[in-house]
Amino acid sequence: MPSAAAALRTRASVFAALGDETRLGLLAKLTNGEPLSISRLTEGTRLTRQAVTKHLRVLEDVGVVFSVKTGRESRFALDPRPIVNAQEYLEHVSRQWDTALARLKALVED
Amino acid sequence: MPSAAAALRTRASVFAALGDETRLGLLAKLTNGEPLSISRLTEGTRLTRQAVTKHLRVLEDVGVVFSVKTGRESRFALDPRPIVNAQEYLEHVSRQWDTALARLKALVED
DNA sequence: ATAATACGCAACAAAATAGTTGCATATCGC
DNA sequence: GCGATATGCAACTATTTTGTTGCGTATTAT
Repeated sequence: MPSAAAALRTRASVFAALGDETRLGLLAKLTNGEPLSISRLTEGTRLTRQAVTKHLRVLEDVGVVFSVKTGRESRFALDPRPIVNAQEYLEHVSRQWDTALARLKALVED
Repeated sequence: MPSAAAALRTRASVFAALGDETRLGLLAKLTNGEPLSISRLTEGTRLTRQAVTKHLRVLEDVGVVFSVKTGRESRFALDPRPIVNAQEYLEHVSRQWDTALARLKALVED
């Protein structure tokens, strides 16, 4: 069981990894399930292959993506688990806020 | 209707704003619905009030938080709408991935 | 075998971030 | 009015992030 502080740090790093236009674009390309090579993922961006590689490493470091080497190319695929985790967290926050607000409103109307 | 590129940029900046331990901590303090002053929000952190102010401004810039000045203090409250938006996006991504994977699996078993 | 493709590593530069400190201003309580 | 409290603004530093370029290595195709 990770400490609450470690969990917070992990969650923050996942959000940080998602907090970039280029990386969101890469994720979008991977949501169709098919693992793609770096060269393939570089197409359509205005970036160098190296830049894309760095972005992929950021995503990989937080577990949103993983790579499998096949021959001369390494293909990246999406792992939705951290994303689901982040999604549930946001859901939790907004729900928390909802009930808290209802409670405050009830307090005012009292 | 914002262009797809602008929407992507906006979404990325929301995630980026959430991608910081301190800011997630600030949000947590605000989920109880009660607007809190900067000094109040600084308590419990090891940061300067100025540092916290900067973090709040980051959150404010993406609309996750807004401030209301009352007397000498400015109180910050949470606006869950961008959070819900981000949450729905993540949900969309994982669902997209789910169906794509099922389709690929069916393709392989064919 | 050779050329083309796909990639990794390292060094570098520019820009953005995070944080502090110092100082000024406004407001509350007595 | 006066001290204490709450905040804003600006300058400055240090770190991290983003991106490029150059070079080397492995693998595929002809």
